[in-house]
Amino acid sequence: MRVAGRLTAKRVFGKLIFARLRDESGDLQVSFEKGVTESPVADLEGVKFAKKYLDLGDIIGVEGEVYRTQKGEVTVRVHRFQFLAKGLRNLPEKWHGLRDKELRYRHRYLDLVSRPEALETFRKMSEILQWIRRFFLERGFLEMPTPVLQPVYGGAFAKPFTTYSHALDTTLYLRISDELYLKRLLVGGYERVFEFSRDFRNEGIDRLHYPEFTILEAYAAYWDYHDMMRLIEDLFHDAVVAFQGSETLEYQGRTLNFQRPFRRMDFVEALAERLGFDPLQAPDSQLKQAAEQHGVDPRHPRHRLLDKLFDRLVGDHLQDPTFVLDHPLVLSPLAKRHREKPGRVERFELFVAGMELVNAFSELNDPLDQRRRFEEQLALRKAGDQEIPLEIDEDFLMALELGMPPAGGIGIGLERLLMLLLNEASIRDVLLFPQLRPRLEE
RNA sequence: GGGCCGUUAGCUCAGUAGGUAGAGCACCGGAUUUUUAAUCCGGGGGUCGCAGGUUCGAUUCCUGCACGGCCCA
Repeated sequence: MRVAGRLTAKRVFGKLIFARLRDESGDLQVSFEKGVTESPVADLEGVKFAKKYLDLGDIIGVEGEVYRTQKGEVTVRVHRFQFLAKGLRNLPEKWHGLRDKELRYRHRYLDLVSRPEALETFRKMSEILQWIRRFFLERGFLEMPTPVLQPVYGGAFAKPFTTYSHALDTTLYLRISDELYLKRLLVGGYERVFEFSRDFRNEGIDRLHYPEFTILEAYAAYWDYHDMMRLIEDLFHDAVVAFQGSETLEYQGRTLNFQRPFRRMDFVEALAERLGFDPLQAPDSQLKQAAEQHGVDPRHPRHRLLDKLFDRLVGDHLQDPTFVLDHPLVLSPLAKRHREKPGRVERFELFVAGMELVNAFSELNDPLDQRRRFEEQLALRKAGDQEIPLEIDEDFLMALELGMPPAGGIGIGLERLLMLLLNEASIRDVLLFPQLRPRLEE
């Protein structure tokens, strides 16, 4: 048989060598024997050549016969071999692998080469991505790529990365969201669309945040947020079953239960319960006082305080998957007004393990209301909220004016979902090549 | 932005109550025909993150900086 791989172990016994060859499928032992293994060169016997010139890290191809050693291990007795690539650098330590997180992040290839667990984690990541893609395709969603470079950024609260097109002689932004483009597709006539949207937000990095990340957005015409909740329940439940083999998931030492239905909780009621007063009726002074009391910066504008207080008092503590429902209108300029609760929208967020995993609405499709809400947002921006986009996307409003069917929409924090399914504590552990500060010597 | 911790050989880590450093793996040389982190003998390899300060002398003590990790904002 013929096989190729990287040499990851080499044990020399005089006229016999055992070596381990690793390829993507795993490890295979090969042996070089005097009188059997041909030398690639004329002036040095085969085993002597292998002893002298084969190093750990080299990639070689071998040809030989399969047998079992005295200890019973399946092994290829090498008749002929050749170098396919010479490794000029030492492999990390064979027993501990690469422990230094900085080196793992900066040189992921070293991490992958030296730790089979890392190779397995990212292989599984790829399978999860395909599984999710299939989940949407099977339900009639079309995958639609939309622009990463946008003339007006919108669809979320965030500071953008700004760039410039020489060809178009105009400023462009790396998208912070693809929401307003997928909605244009609903206007155009597609009823179910989705995109793995690589988004860019020029903000801090921590366990849960990274400037370049992925939101899986999906929109379905004639659905509302209740329909979307059922879809999300199915997605999370089925993903956990598919990749864990049960309805529970071990995450960072906790057992999370994904049995349906997930718990549901009203945003305002839950927050009121923890605060001891109604946050929507309360004067600013009372909210600021509560913020101070709970370690939230009270200088945030009122609408941000609501959001931050909720995360601090409620969201951070939600372990098993929980839908938080019906947010205050001011926090959600793209969501439809609630059909019963005044001052609220039809929206949900899914929290798991204290993380916000999903954000979803019954989408606002009233162009007049949308314009009014954008203008209110603009006023908040001018009052100092830097995370609100500076400009109104007039082209998007024009699309709405043409008529967008009522729709349900979701955004899933993809890396966070991967963190859950791969049991990783930090977003950087599910990113292949996370960016770090440049080192001076490099 | 703040707090704590870390940075010593290619990797994993010791260490020096201040006198310029060690181990294992890896690498080089030797022995070895059944190993599984093989073993045995020998060898080479370090601006001890960077810059100042204290000191006769700093990798070690102090300060600042850089990079990273964890936690907080």
